[in-house]
Amino acid sequence: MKSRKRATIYDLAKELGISPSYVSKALNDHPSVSDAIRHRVRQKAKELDYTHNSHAANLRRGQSKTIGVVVPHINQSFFSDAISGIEEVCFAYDHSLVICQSHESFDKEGKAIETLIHQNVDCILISNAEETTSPRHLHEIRKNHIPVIQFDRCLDDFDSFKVVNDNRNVTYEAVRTLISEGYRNIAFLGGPARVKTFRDRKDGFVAAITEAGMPIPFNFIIDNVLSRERAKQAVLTLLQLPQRPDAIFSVSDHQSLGVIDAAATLNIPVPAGLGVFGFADETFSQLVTPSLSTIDQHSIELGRIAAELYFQRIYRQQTPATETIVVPSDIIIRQSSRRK
Amino acid sequence: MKSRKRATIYDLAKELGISPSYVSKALNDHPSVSDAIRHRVRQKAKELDYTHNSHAANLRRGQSKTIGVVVPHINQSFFSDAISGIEEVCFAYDHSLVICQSHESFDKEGKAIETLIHQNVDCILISNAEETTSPRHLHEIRKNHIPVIQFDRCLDDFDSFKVVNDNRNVTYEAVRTLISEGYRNIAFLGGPARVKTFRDRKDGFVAAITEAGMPIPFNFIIDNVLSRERAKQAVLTLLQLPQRPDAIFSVSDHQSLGVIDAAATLNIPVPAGLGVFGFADETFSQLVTPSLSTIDQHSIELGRIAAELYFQRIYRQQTPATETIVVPSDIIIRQSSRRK
DNA sequence: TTGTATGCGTTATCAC
DNA sequence: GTGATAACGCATACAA
Repeated sequence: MKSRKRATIYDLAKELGISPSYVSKALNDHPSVSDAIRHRVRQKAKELDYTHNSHAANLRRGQSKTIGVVVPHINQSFFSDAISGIEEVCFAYDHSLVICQSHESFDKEGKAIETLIHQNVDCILISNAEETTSPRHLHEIRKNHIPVIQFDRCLDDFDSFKVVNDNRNVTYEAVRTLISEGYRNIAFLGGPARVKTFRDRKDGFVAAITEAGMPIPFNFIIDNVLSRERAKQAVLTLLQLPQRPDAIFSVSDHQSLGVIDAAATLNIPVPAGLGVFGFADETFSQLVTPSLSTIDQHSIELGRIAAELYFQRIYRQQTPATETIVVPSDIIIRQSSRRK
Repeated sequence: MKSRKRATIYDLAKELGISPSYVSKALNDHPSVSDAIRHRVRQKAKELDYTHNSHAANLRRGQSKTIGVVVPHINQSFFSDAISGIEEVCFAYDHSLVICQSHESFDKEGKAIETLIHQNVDCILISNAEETTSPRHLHEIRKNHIPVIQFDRCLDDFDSFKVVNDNRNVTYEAVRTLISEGYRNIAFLGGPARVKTFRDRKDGFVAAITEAGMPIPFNFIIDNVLSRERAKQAVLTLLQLPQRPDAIFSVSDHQSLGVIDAAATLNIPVPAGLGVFGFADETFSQLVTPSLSTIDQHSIELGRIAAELYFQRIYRQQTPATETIVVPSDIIIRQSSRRK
């Protein structure tokens, strides 16, 4: 690891016999620089292996051309897809992405945010941790004059741009398809009730049931069973009730797997004996037997939209607006909910 | 978005009536600072919402406490898992992660690397794009005195730390299990031959076949069919040969899905009529019917190891060593390859 | 079109 | 234990 230092604009200037500031302008395509000079400077830059030092420029400029992202887990398909979309847009605008995981912990989320603030990121895109109920960290961001964009998992009591699916409506529609298939005792498996995303899905469920003139099955509504295993346990109980549900809507495909597990354990055929509907359209959902009815959240697109929001609305227009963008989602009906 | 500027150590110094340099030392827990002062400084920092400016510090120090990662796609389970592992370790060492996708393109990979160099990242972890055959970009990194760690998809002709699975051996063992199940005409679906990872898997396949005293089925070895669809097409052809294969090893689970598709199309039962073996243990692999025999790459652990390599070997010891770390991988035998 | 001067916020060195 | 000073590399306002 040879330690000759990196060339700076000073080095270029000296070699070219012009001033450093002029070199800087040339490198930045400043209009007042002649083509000839610009060419010579670029030439020399190549020759000396000059590389721009972002830190110095950022310090000087007061902005970093860097966007921060905080998500619960990088390696969950919804989030990795969303990040992929965000990255795409940032790349197009020549910005970098710094990514942190909260691991669903409020404290880690706070540490991540702190890091991003120190880094002078120009904007923070965040999908809150399951544990997070307080907007304290988000206020911290704002106190540092950094714009915040929430996506998917948003906090009610913090105003900012929010990019979400139409969770309530799409759930409503999905449950209606269950009803139209003739299912009459539909149960609901939810997430932590403090996360609005999951509350909205529950609301959509309740609305569909109510509107169909059916009684709301309060004992069939189970919150906070996000994992496959917890869902399975909950459903095992439900299915052994004297009047058991004949269909189950759950807020994630992973839960739906648990539902299928439970049904298999009790020898209940899906979809004939039990309709199953999930959420997220994971890769595996079309592959399992029976294939899983679910909801496509368009997560890559959602990520793109969130990032574009920064570049189009905040960066360009300095709009500190508060607005909620709803990304459409599609119902995908497969075998698990079709018995007609 | 109120625009009062962020507090600096100067502001703290002024308010406290001490010098900025002393404040800096206090904040950095310099040994020669009295506890009393340190306490007062921290207090004041809270009071004024002081936040450390990493850019300034990085400029001054010449290092960024930031690690760069370049992968083909963030949203593929192997990579997102690996990144998750990397992030975990970086977080523990109080470093940030800047992540870029190459989208399998050599040019984008180059641009990503350029960005990371400009950011003064302290190390770059990279898994090369499918297109990449030249180590040109990697040399670019090294020219800037930034250490390189390759993982999974490594370039033969660039010496650096490399973290990989024992691709050859694990494939060898996997193919042996196919043989011991009585399969005798085994085909191989590979990736682009220029990527060593895939070449190694092919080598392992050939070794197992050879060692079993079977002739190498050259017409059964198909390179560069990484996607599900391309694998399906290739297998459709293979399966209609007069002497068709009775088992297929493929270098990814996605390909194995294509194999199952093809078998279904031709009404060939798996595993009775056709053994199938994949690679990567994707989430769906245990869920499909029949469940997929595959190889668990321990990708999160692989990411952790790669990152630790930086902190333990490069950061601490300034070792510019060249070494290949092999991360063990496990064979998982499920239904698709078991007919006894 | 070109150059000069200055400061971004921090930290390392050296002196007290 | 404490402080003055310079320097990191760049970009900008201003002067020429």
